[in-house]
Amino acid sequence: MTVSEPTPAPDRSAEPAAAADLSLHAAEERFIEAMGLAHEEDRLPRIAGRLVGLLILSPDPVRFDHLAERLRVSRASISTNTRLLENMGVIQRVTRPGDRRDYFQINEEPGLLLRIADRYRVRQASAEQMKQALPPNAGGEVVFERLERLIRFYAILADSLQYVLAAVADGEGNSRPGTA
Amino acid sequence: MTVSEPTPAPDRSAEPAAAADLSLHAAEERFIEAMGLAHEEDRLPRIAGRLVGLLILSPDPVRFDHLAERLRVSRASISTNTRLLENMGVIQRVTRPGDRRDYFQINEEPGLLLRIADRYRVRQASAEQMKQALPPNAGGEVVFERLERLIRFYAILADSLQYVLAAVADGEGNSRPGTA
DNA sequence: CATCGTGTTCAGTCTTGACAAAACAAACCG
DNA sequence: CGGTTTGTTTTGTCAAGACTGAACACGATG
Repeated sequence: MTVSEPTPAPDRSAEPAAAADLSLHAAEERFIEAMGLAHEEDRLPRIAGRLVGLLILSPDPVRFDHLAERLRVSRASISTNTRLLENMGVIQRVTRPGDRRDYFQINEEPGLLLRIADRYRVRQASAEQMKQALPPNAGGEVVFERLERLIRFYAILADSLQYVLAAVADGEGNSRPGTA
Repeated sequence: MTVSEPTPAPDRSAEPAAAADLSLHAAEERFIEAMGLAHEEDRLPRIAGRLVGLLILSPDPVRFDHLAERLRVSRASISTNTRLLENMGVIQRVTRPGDRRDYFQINEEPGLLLRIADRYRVRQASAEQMKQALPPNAGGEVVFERLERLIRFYAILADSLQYVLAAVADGEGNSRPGTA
């Protein structure tokens, strides 16, 4: 979904200053790469992760071609991966009146989380289905109990994720869910 | 780590019965395949996932070569993947006195979870590092707050996972972490 | 010692997916 | 209209990794 932005605010995401900018830039590179790696672990293309990292660090929406330059990556890859992230709800495409270029900004996180929670619910369902099909006596109690534990595991995990979502949204510093 | 089993208990994991075994077998296949897919999403080889599925459904330890037959997969793959899962602490290798064959059983879950929690802690650290490097004024408050939210997010997520671990271990049916 | 049973390692094949370059499409501008 | 600018799609290349068959290691056994 594309967001329209009335204020044409000048793009100040270029270079903030030039003081001890050396270590800052280094830190940014590290962070961006780390996000690339992290997202790769989650089965997303590395470039998608780097995009997320870069956009987290950008206070204002970033122009399409800036993304390609900054990450030193082809425009084709930017196109593909921005669309991917956009569909996942991780970033937003921003347009401005009288400007036919596309800008992007992070979509303050969620979306992704709900998707993960869904994955766990699917697994939960699969285990439940198996439990149903189990003959009452055969196979032994062990398997039955195992499946019940597995189901509970997935259920709690999915619930926890939704809890996390809420907690982060609230901005609560409290990070011990059990002791509310 | 290999577990020794004093009781040479006959391997009754072969065929439990033969009644409405048709749909049971179908259900088992479905479940095993689902576990294969699920583990593939978590960046483990599909066969590893199928192994986990099969072992969850097996009340008794299963012989190495039975695994290969049942999953219709090469012994090489069984060897590789059992070792993988063994190292991860997901399954256990079982041996029996006077029997030089290897048997396997699931290791009632955990281990894997802690590993996931660790991943999130690494990401948390990475975001924290970035926050430190941020110049006090430049870039804008936005980025600073974003990073703080991200850090909190990963922290809570990791904590939640540990909570889940505890909850499943307890066997509590309660799946609403926030309302303890 | 030759052989068998059992599991591991190696080498090769095949699939998958990320990425880029180039062709393409569409809106705009002169 | 032709030529730009901006983003997308297509096509091809490359690398990673899953899986297999075959060779291997090694203990047990006649």
